Amino acid sequence: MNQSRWQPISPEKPARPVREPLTRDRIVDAAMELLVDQGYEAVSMRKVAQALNTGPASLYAHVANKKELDQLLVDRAAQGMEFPAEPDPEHWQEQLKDCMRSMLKVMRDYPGVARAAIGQVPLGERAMQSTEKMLAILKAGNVPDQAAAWAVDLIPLYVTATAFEESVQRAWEWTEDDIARFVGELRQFFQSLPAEKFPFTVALAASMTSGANGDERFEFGIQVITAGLASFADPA
Amino acid sequence: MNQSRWQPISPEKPARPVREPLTRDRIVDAAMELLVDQGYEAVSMRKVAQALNTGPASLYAHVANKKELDQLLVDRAAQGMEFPAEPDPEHWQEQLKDCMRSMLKVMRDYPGVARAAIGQVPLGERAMQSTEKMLAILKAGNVPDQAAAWAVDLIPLYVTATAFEESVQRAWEWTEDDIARFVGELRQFFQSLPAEKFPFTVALAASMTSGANGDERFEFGIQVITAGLASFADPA
DNA sequence: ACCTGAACACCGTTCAAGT
DNA sequence: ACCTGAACACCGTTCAAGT
Repeated sequence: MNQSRWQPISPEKPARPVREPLTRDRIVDAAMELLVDQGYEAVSMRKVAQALNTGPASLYAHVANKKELDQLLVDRAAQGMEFPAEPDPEHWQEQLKDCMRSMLKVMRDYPGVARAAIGQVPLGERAMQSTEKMLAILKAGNVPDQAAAWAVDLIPLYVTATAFEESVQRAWEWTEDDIARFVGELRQFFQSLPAEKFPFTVALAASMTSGANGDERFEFGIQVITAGLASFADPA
Repeated sequence: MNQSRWQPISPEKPARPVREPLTRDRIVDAAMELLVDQGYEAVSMRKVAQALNTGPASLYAHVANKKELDQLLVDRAAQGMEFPAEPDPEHWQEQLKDCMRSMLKVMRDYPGVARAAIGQVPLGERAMQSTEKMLAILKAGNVPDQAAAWAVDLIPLYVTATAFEESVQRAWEWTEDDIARFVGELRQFFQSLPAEKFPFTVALAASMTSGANGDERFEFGIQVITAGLASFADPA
């Protein structure tokens, strides 16, 4: 002890800030909670700061800006992604579809994360693992290099756009009934168009408004993409 | 004349507001000019009002809200869309691709309009004509009703997402050199990954970063979609 | 009916000042 | 080094008041 004299344990500053210090992780935690509870619009620097009992300026010591926070949210969500087992040349198309389903599931688990992810190259560790896995599956299916490389760009684009579209509806806070009513009105609108100018739209009105919950449409989309990629595959 | 006495031509109010009255069209004109000149971020109710020499509140007599203004911008842009000639069963795949190219061209002509269009069902007159045309082409190609109906949902989703991604880069105001440098760094990043964990990513680094200008990637995407849809076609 | 100024409740980001 | 209050330059929307 370099100080022999007894002294009180600094009673002058008893109310030392007990708050645990800010960290990137705590900021992302708080942002993620806001995202899940209140949607993407609620994730502002100010609201995140408020949730952490501080001011918005304090965040900038740990996060460069809002855009970086968005990327961190996407990375965090990507942690939840699951991959199929070893690439199997016999079932590569189904495996690829499983990857896409897994991507959509993650985005649905964190509603609104698609809004942060769209137009963003996914470069986090987990996202890169997903890319690697899909490349492996595509090569197991004899898809040529260039097609496989572009496919792993096309696939997240499609899945993210799908999730984004869903999140827009969610942001409107529509109930099942609201959606059903909207779909009904949309069908009526299509059917009410002049049949001379819009014969196919009128005839296919029912088909165009079916699968509104999104699952069937998504399954159709991933089937189209998978079949399209299969057309690029070299003969085995 | 119901007033016989001569009188000055109301000299009390000589500075009668010469400004032509606000209309929806003038508002959309001004918004479109902002969009083209300065990108989507510049299209705010306040900036549009300022361009029209008035206050933001004045717009609300003609436009319900920002979301409606966004829709009007999309409708306006859609006017520029061109369609192929009569659906030809022999060339339906190429015709469908032409539709997609035309959609992307329109969105590129109005950079940023994709940001207003994403997650929006296109219901304007011109957009409906585009849908009708694509349905006609798909049916000429013997694509079943349900597949054709979902296809005309999938196609705008893909094209809009592509244009959106491009507009994000544009918003960053990158030059050709910036893009080239970014692509180079990205390739180096892929190549520098541990080959044990990311063998395919390392091997395909060059392919993954090629086609950065977007045209080749887009051509690949519309080929995948078209071929995928063709796999649904009934035998003729 | 149309337009307006002013206000309300928000944004992201910066910066000098504190500890 | 980290945190803070206050400010700056923005948003969309509403509303009472004007013409």
